Amino acid sequence: MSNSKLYKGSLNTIILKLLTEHDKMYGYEITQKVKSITKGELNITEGALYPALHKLEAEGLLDVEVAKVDNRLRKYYKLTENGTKETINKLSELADYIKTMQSLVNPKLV
Amino acid sequence: MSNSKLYKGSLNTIILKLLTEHDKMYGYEITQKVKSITKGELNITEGALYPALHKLEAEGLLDVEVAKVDNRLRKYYKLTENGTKETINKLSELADYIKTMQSLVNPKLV
DNA sequence: AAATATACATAATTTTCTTATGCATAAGTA
DNA sequence: TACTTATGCATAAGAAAATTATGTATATTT
Repeated sequence: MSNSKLYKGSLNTIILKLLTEHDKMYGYEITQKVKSITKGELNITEGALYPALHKLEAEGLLDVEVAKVDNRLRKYYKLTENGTKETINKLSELADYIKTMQSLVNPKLV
Repeated sequence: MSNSKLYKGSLNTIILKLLTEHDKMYGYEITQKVKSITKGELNITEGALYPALHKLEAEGLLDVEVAKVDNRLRKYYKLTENGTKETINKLSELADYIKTMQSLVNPKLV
């Protein structure tokens, strides 16, 4: 994912946020999108991504739809209603996290 | 620590940064300092803190000095030379992490 | 007297990730 | 043609970092 351990716990937020912008995405597409947006800084590994997608689906935050393109399998994921709500929470948590960390590491600016 | 999972992986950064500002601190003091700076948002649990301090010491990033105050034990930790260097790295990683996450969740602003 | 605060510690478990492996098809290259 | 890379999914073993629970002990407040 990255040499930095800070990304631990951020994967769900990333997945959910991408899905608010792209309506439906499949796993491999997510890895490529993240890689390009972050200019290679962040590479989501398959061993992290697929279990995360399965968990989000099991929690009712994502719906899945299987498709066959060029004779290859794709699993398209999209946000459920609850998924959309949870995304708002996650983004709010991220904003809070960043604010809190900045108050800790840059106390003079806060 | 917090209901948000995003703090996973941030504890070392927090400890090291606090020690650049306070010269020496003991464990309980760190938990109280974090609580007050973050206005209660972040509560470092002992089960996370003490093993983390031991690990940082084992890695040579912290030195420890035992004291007895009011008949109670205190273990004061301070940064070693390597600890100071590593703190700079950690803070740089945090800045990068925040930048990357903002590019993911707020692509229009980047 | 009892509860809370101060101060350390560790063990069992859970969560989340890395690393390794596996299967399969398509496309590009030597 | 053979080999590598890209596309696309999946899971298992292990590591890392936390939570939760528990333990010990002294000081202070109610």
